[in-house]
Amino acid sequence: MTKANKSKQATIAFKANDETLQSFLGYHLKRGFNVVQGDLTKTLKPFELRMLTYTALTLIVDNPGLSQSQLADAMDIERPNLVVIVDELEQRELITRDRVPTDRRAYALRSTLKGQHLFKRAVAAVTLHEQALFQGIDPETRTLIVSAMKQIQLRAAKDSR
Amino acid sequence: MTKANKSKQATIAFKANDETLQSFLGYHLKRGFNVVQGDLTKTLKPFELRMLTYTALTLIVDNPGLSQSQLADAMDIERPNLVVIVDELEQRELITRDRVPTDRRAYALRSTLKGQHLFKRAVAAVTLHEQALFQGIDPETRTLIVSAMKQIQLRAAKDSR
DNA sequence: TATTGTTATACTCTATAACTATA
DNA sequence: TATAGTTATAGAGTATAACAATA
Repeated sequence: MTKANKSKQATIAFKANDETLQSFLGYHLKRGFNVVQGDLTKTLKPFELRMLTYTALTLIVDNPGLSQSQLADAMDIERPNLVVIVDELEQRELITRDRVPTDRRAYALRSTLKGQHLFKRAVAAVTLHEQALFQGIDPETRTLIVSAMKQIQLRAAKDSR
Repeated sequence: MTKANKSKQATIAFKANDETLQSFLGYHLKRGFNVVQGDLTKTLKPFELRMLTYTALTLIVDNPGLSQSQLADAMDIERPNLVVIVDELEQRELITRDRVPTDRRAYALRSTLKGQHLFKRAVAAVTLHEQALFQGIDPETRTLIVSAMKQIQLRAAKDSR
């Protein structure tokens, strides 16, 4: 999103004296994610969705009946932060929130037809944009990246036991 | 950082009905980056550094004399947001801010000895932690990930022309 | 006129504590 | 007691507009 500075000669002065930075994985992941996130934001704007609402909708469409706790877990955010997201999707009538008969504390989240239709169009747009962004990166590398990201998560989960 | 929910049975209910999610690269990158960022935050805490201050320090140590504009550009953040970061590093006497004689609008940023020593210790810790996190992911894959992240950035820069 | 650094400000995302209603 | 969802709140990180000093 950071319109990669507008100054015409911003990329002048670096000596290739940056071994530390080059091997700093967090730095590269951050910059990469920034780009992906920025592209995603633009792509989702016509649908009035953000990354968070889009991700939530995706999970609800594909896993009808899941609870807010499960959704928060899948999205790696705290439950309090999910409330407004679910509120928004519900107000726009993209999803429904029904009490679970067997556990009246929990909500079963389900997408509406309207939600499914919007989702379908949004997915198409996102897929196209991600393809464009990752064009020139072969499918195997993409798979490698995804599985590396998953492995990192497993390791982190293990470490925090 | 999102202590991957504490509920003991959070990972119950998913049908493997999540093709859309599986192919959603932004989602995986976000989760992966979350883990890396969380680990980094913990690793840098003893040095009283955050990812942003650590990255700034890295760039200043390796590129003495660079300006705040150049630094903001390298860090992919807006100049106003860099000010407090540089303020913090200067107040802690990890860097100096000298007026550039040939262009008295700009500051030349340089690390102090104290900054270099702190940096050296921080880098060692970060390197160790990233190695642990990416353990099991072979070096070639790591290189692939980094170059993929760079390619994405080039594409984004091209698209915003 | 344009650029460097700055201030003020607002918005998004995130994290924690404390509450309610159900279990 | 413990869990699901909620409210309130605070803290990061980020983006924009407008300004002073300098080019």
